[in-house]
Amino acid sequence: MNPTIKDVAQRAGVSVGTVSRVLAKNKTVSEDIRKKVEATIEAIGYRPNILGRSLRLAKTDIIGLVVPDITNPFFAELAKHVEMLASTEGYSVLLANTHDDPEAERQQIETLLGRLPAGLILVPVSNSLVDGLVAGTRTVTVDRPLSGHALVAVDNRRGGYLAADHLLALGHRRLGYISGPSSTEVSGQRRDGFKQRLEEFRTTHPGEYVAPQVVEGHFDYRSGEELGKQMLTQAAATRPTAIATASDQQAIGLLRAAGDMGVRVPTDLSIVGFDDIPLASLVLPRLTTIRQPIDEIARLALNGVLGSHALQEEYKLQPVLIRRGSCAAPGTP
Amino acid sequence: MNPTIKDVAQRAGVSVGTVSRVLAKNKTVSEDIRKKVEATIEAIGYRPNILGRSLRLAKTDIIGLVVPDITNPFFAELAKHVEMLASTEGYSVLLANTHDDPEAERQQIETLLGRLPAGLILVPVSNSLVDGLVAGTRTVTVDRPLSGHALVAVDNRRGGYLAADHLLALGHRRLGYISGPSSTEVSGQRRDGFKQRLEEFRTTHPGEYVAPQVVEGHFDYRSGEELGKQMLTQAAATRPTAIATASDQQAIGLLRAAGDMGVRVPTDLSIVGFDDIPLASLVLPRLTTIRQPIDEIARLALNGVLGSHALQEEYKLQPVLIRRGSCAAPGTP
DNA sequence: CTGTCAATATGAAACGTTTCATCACGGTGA
DNA sequence: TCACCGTGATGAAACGTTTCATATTGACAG
Repeated sequence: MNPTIKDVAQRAGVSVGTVSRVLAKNKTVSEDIRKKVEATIEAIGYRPNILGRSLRLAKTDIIGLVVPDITNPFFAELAKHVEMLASTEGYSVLLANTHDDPEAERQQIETLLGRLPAGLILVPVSNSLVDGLVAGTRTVTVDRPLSGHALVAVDNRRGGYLAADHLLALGHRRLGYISGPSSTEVSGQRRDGFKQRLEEFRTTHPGEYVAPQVVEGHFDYRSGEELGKQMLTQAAATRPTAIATASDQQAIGLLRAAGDMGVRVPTDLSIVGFDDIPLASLVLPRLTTIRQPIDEIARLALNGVLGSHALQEEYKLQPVLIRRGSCAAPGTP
Repeated sequence: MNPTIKDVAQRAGVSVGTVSRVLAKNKTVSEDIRKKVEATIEAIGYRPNILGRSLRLAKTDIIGLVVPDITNPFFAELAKHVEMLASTEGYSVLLANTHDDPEAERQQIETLLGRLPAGLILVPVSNSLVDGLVAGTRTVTVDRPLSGHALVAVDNRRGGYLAADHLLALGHRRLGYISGPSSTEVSGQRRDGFKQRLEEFRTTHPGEYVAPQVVEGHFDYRSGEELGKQMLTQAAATRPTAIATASDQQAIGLLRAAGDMGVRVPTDLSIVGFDDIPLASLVLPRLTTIRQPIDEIARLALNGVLGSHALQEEYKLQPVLIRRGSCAAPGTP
């Protein structure tokens, strides 16, 4: 098979320990021996066996990435960034989907932990702690909190707040909100931020305040379409002139529903999404949305997992409003 | 740390070899000893250390998945299916992106091979064989061929053929085609299939034949939008009444360009995509497209990699035309 | 009683590393 | 000259498995 460290040692006329120290770079080894060993390594094309190393060190250079569904553009983007960063550091990424199923999640995490990863980046779907998750491996959760673990996430409340603020500033008063499932904290936070801005508006402009219409669904395209359709079938006089959503996917579904029903965007309806997935700037009209800095999220999560310093409890990032074509003052032609 | 096989052996009063044979299930071990060992395993919560096993067997239960870009919905879908199937078989999936960069690809494959995966599923971007790729690990390529390796892919030529056929049947005569990069074989095949159908039409309807306008770009949204814009700026009398693309992403970009330019779909322009990504049925209008059976592709690729039987040279799957709203007879209101 | 055979269990080697306690070897100060 | 030190190199142990060549039985035929 492949040449081993023993082959190198033998051929270079040194001991295996010495070769190992050459590979470790940082140790005391004389210049000429180092040269000779390196030459030999080059000559026979030796590549250290990761398994041997991992067994000895009881630790691999693999990072577990557990997401609900890699098909979701947000998680795909996350995975891409995590993988890119990890690979420049010499780590590989093990991918697992949970499909929003707590049992599947438990199962996936369990087998992942069995592989002794260097760290775990987790987008949790449930609060079911896995045995030994707390102990052992460095774990960072992303997007959704899991009690007792470091969290990297955008300030969701602020995101919802920004969306409402933008729509109010444009002159909209009858607002709608399509929320994510209430089982997730993110949904609640985004929605609460949205409502909070409205409450503030209520106190500053008591006469103009209209209670928002809030509905709840999943984060996916379909939910946005169905709930949107349902919301838009109201009489034009009572239906919202602007709707904010908890995800870009919902927003795009909503866009679709509006199109199907002859509701023009942004003339008859303004829409603001959440996430700023790549597609957001490619739909028609381009989607005004609340951007999550995914690259930053990935960077922080990876640093948290690989870094030597203790984990902070929470890394909260600031979302930013991206103005595109799906919002306008009500009635703008 | 965790209990080892030695702990089990000691506590159950047998040798480690015996415990190992109990774990392997299939060997000769007396009933009562088996029971006792299993009870002990249960009692102390023993979990075999994968690293030890892997080292001994010189083989892991990891499957490498190398794709150009996990952000591409087609590959995300592929990854999802591969991961789902793999995890039911007890395998994990290591994800790597190449970003269409041959050097990155070489690098990624190299480090992946260093991990001694049970198999490799590869969507190659170049023909640069990696040393030892041929030997050693079972490898299946998907979507794009790599000389000397098994390929699982849709019949791309037939896909292009179907697109042209559909458009001709609807009555379109001035056709456009947005191709993928000519550096990939898939692009060529799809385009050739498209052209082939037109050639056939030329022989059967010599008077009606019009040479198609073919342009070339990347597979992404942007390319579709830019090339589409360029194609649609022609006078209405000469511009295509229907355009087929080499990917749904291009088609969606094209949809966007058409919208920006006031070209109505499908009234003024019919569009047929390729792949049938989830989004295809969510854009407005819904995209008529050539579906690739990704679940089948994933299944075959995984079987090829894990199966014991010898690899076939090629597994060619049939694409199917999915009729949705983006195509109509020319001039349909 | 002895030799053979089948059925099971055992012990040790091997997989490829890293690390740690030693050891060899000059050089230095007394 | 000798004891001591520091610098580098060595050898072996250890990580947790699997597997293979033996060893231990008991049964049974001769």
